[in-house]
Amino acid sequence: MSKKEDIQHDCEHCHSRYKSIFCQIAPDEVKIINENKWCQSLEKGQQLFAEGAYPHGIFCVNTGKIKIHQMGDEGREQIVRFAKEGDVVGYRAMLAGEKYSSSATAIDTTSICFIPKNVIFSLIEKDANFSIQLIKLLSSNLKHAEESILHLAQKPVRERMAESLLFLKEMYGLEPDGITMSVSLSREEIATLVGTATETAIRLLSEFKSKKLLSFEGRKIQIIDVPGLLKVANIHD
Amino acid sequence: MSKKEDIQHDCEHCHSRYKSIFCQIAPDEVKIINENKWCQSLEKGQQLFAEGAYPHGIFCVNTGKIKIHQMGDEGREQIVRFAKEGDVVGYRAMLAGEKYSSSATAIDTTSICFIPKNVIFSLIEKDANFSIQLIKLLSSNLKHAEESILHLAQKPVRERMAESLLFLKEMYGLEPDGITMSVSLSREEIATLVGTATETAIRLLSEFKSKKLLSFEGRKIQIIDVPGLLKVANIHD
DNA sequence: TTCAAAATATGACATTTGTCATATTTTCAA
DNA sequence: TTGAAAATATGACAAATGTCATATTTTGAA
Repeated sequence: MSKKEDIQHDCEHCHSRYKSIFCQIAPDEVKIINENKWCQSLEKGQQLFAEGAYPHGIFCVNTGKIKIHQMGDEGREQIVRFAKEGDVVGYRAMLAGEKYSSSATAIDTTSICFIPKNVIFSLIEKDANFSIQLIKLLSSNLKHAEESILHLAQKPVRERMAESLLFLKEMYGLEPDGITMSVSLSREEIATLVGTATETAIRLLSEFKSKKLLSFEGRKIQIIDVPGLLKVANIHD
Repeated sequence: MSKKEDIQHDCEHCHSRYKSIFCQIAPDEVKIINENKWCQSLEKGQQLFAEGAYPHGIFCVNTGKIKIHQMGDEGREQIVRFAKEGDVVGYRAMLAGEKYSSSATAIDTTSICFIPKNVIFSLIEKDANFSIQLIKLLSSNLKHAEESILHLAQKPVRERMAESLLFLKEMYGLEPDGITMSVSLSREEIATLVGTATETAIRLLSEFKSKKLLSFEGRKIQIIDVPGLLKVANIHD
């Protein structure tokens, strides 16, 4: 499964651990994780796990970008979540003892570590604080999901598009130039995030470009007018 | 806050406890909860907590029905979840240490028990199994929320209406006659669950009635043709 | 480099869904 | 009981969004 070039990192000094749900665990627990984990590199477009499969552990994102997506009736993908450095993916299904209800795919070169199920559950047994971290993570995901429900049900596509672009800017940040979004998605992916047809997404991006809210060259999008986008997104205070 | 007629139940023999996240906790923990809890009755339409307020504990539904809803931009409500006997409400915000992101309102005569925050957190500290129950609950909510995202983004209103009616049937069941839905919602509430305009909801209900998928007398809805509704909802296997 | 496939873009149009107006029915407090 | 307010219902229409066709551009493998 893993390739020769996959580097096995050391959890003890892992930079992304400090940003993660593992930030507060005891040194000997870190050691156990380190001895049982497995690191892997993913290229852009490579799938980490697929809807319907059984989880055997969780994945920690070391570097890179991951999308969590589900398949709809007409074979149309829906992006429901993103992950970046310090985030954990594949834990919902594992914790619930269910099959994956979503798939995870790298949207950029990504390095992840796999931690087996039993290690996680014994950590839950031993460290109440870790449980609380997990609970807070799930709570945060649930809050965002319910906000998405509200917006999909009530906001028009134009508002959702502006909001999604601002969200991607917050989530993955900007390149050193200070205006280009670090994340690069196809028009179709943007459409499945916003919850609209690809053509509608393309038209709205063109409209935003002509209104000087943003500019783009292919998939590289520059955010030019944040207040303007906030206004289009109907976000105030 | 509480009224004279509120009966203080006994957790030890509580019938709804066995259906809840508290089903597996130790007898002495049950005793602690029993000594610290507070029971309250809610009439239909009464609010349990409001978006923006600070949580001080969680609510266990003893009997009755609760809707969890959020306010949208145009002052339009969106129902994001329901609760019934054995369910717990108000825990997401409390566990995350945040303000409520949703409100909770009784949609039927409801009896709830309030358990203070410190009791819950000390239970998490002491009982890893309880943490796992909470984690599974949050996971389940998250799964349903992400499914709603998929459906709101991709399914047409007609399909969502049929699906929502079937969902309500599953959630709250039927009256002794075997066809009338136990839950009674206004057309506006049904619309905010489905994510559509009230008029559209009314039209779809009329359409379903004329197609003999259901019948209704005011807010009492009878489910007549489940396979037919499944077909309209585009649900197979 | 070259070419086919995929992605992006745009117009024309159809469909879905929402909005507004208004009628009818129901509910509930006086 | 009665009447006003709220809820339900329905028509007419407008607006938003999706679909299909097709052109153009970009991408990536041979």
